[in-house]
Amino acid sequence: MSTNQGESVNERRQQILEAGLATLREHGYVGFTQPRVAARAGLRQSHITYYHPTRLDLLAAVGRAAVDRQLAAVDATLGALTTIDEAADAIAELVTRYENTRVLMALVQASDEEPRLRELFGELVDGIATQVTVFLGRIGGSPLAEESARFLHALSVGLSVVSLATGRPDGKQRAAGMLKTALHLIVGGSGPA
Amino acid sequence: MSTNQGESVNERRQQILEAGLATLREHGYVGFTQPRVAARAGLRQSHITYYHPTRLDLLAAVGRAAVDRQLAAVDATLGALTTIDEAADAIAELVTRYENTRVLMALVQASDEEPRLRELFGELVDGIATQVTVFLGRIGGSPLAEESARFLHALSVGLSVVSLATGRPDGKQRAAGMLKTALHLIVGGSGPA
DNA sequence: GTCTATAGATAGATAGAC
DNA sequence: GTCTATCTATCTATAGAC
Repeated sequence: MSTNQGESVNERRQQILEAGLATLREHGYVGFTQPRVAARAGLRQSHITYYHPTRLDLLAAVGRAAVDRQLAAVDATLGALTTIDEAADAIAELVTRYENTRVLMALVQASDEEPRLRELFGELVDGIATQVTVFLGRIGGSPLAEESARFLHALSVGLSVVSLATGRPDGKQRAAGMLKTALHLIVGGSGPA
Repeated sequence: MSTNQGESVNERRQQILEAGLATLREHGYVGFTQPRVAARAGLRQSHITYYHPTRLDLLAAVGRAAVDRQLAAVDATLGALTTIDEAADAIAELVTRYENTRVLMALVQASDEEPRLRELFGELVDGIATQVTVFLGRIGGSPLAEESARFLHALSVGLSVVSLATGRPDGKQRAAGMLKTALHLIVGGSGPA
């Protein structure tokens, strides 16, 4: 703080977060190692442990960033939508983005191992529930909106995971189809066709 | 085959599979290591590599066993059900069994890394879809049954994953509630309440 | 306060003994 | 054919230099 070093340190911290996030996106939880993150950030491994003394600390920091971004992304996506079919397609797009799913799965696994990250995951889930609730209300939902939001979220998570694992090329279409059905059931009366 | 050694070898192979499965259930993909599996099977680590030359081979074998059991479990569960509410509760029970979810997640991650396991996962998903389709037909489904089955499956997967990660005590109730809604929407007309 | 070199632990695979 | 001892690679963490 006495010199301009402070700023460059923050930059460095940011750099590490970015590198960590990118590593998680590409290699998932298993490939999330200090050496890999360090290499991507252009630093040495032991450099990472300086800023984040333990692997878990690093993961918590990266997880924090991941959750914030994910919530922002959902917000941006939902905010621009007006019709059900638009929404289904947009969510299907999000859901079949493998990098996203890898980060999600990493958070799930980390939560299963460590309470600290569990809380973080809870924040993510609740945040999404809130956003989706607002969204459903806006496009004409029922009073049950919050449970519907969690329903829609669980469905989306399931579609992500199955899509990642099967890797089938028609995953996005299928997802969009199911989301369309679900949204129609939630918002309107019966589904299409 | 010339002596009774053959049988004990098969026993040993079986032993390894059991140990592998148990390890996956308790520690998930990350904790699935040769030393751990070996210890649980009462063997040495290098013993594992004899029967399964590479870590991936072991995982494929254990994955195969896991898929078979999972399909059998789903079959047994669905076979005994007659009403929608019963079904929702039973599926909620399956879905909130963390050991199950850990195995599922392991298969997903392995699939993301290796095509061999991807096919296996496809088998699992298709097998479940078939079983659920039959089930839905039995309790009075519509002609759309197969898509409905995949819908229900995706929802269940999502509920599993979210439940594992949040670890909230009301996970099972919530899951049962959503599954009830979904089943009513699929089978009958509108949901309850 | 920042960074480096190194130590300690654990995983996976192989070559070779029985 | 079965099993063991060992080697290499890789990861995390620490003690200490600048």
